[in-house]
Amino acid sequence: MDAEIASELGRCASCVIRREGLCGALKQDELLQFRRIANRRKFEPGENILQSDDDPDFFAAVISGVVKLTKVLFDGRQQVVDLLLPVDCLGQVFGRRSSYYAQAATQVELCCFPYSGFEQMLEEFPDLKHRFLEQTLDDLDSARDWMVLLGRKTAEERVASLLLMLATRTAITGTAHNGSSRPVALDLHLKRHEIADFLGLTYETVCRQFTALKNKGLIQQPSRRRFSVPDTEALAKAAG
Amino acid sequence: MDAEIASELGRCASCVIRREGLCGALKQDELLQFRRIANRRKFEPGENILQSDDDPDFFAAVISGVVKLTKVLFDGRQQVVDLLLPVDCLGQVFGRRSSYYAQAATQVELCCFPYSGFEQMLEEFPDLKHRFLEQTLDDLDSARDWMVLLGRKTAEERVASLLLMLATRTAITGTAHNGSSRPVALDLHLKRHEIADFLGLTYETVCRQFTALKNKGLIQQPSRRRFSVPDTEALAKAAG
DNA sequence: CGAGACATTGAGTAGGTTCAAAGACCGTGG
DNA sequence: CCACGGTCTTTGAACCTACTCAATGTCTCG
Repeated sequence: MDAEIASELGRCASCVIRREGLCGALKQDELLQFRRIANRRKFEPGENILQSDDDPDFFAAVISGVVKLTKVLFDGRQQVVDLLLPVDCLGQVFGRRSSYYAQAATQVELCCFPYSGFEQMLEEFPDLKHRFLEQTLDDLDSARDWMVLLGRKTAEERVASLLLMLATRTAITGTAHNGSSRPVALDLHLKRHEIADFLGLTYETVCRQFTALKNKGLIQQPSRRRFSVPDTEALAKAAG
Repeated sequence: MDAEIASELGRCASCVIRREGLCGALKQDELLQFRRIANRRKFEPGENILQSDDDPDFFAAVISGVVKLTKVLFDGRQQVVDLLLPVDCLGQVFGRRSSYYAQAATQVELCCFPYSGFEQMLEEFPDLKHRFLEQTLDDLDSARDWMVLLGRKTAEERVASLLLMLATRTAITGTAHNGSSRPVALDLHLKRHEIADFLGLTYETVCRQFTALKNKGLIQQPSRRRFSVPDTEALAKAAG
């Protein structure tokens, strides 16, 4: 019986969302129900996941890859309002209807839930709802941190902040986070232009700040999209 | 019996929070319980409500007045990350601990709940939790709208956006919101300096943009802190 | 290898900041 | 009631950071 459940759980058993995300809030039999309304979808870099005016027909969690959440002004000016990494969620709930665009920045795998089904599960499983609330509160906190960046930081501080944020969120290398700073390497999948839209700058300025940080020895850049941070603390200081 | 309850409900019966805020999610007997842990507090303009590093010992809802929620950089640069008007909430839940400062911008009356008691009520009354989730989602949406403003809008658009936001949120005059634009008057309680910290500008720039908008006829300014918007649509266009 | 997309660097410009001075408002006290 | 002081606001002039426009360089993929 247990084996049967385990096999039916299948890919859920080894999924990040189960380990660290929303699904972590579910008991095995709840997960089984939840799984029934879920289906995975893959997206190629640059592909649109949600358009502003779509009837947003699904809610989703990121399994792998990076999703840009952007807002657009009437004349085309863009602002990336969030970068979604694995475990993060995307989609509007409870009839909210602000206009976001979601776009795959890398190859992306999502676990998608039809809209109504997801809301129903939220009602049925209080722990799921609680987890969702916690994630939303975290999102709010980081949105506000970003407001400080956009409103008050210099170009160099912004770029440093982004690198720092990515370094702490996607620590690829053996980062034991022993308090002190240890070199961290990271792949930056975003184009300069996308970075600029996230930081409220132009891509030329982003470039210049990268070279500035390189010259100061705060980062190294083995290849165009690969960075390493020799001293996290120093970078944090440069980030404000 | 009903009369007894009603009298015990006292000021809750006529409170905004009950009508339009969190408490609207409660049944009468639940409200009675909730009320027991609540107490009202008043603050004078400029008074600190929460400091970053306080043990934040209460959660609160705004009954009247305006509260600034700000974040501060190491060297004193400030960013207002939210303006709390009546019905809005303030305070960290579930052990979150980002550093905000909350300051009364006007005379403020809050309904305060001790921290742990509030969390307990959230668990006990699912509708309350649901309402709280909805408010948090709304906060997230508006934080992201503000990110667009801070990252991509010009000084004039920012000022116009603020006025528009306040005009729609605190429609004082007989605004029947009949779709078309009707003149709206509003009291702007914030100092130029505070506005600047909300818009990511300096107060001098805010001043200049006010006069620019005045010259374009988009706003009138009978007194220093009183504004009126003759044509909301036009202002919206100027706000992007 | 060549074409296209992306990144880097340079030079000139502009929107917003900084520094500075003058003007308006408000409460207090003579 | 008016004068006074402090705070807040407005306006001006110089400056600077980041933007714009433009050219060159580099990666990638057919």
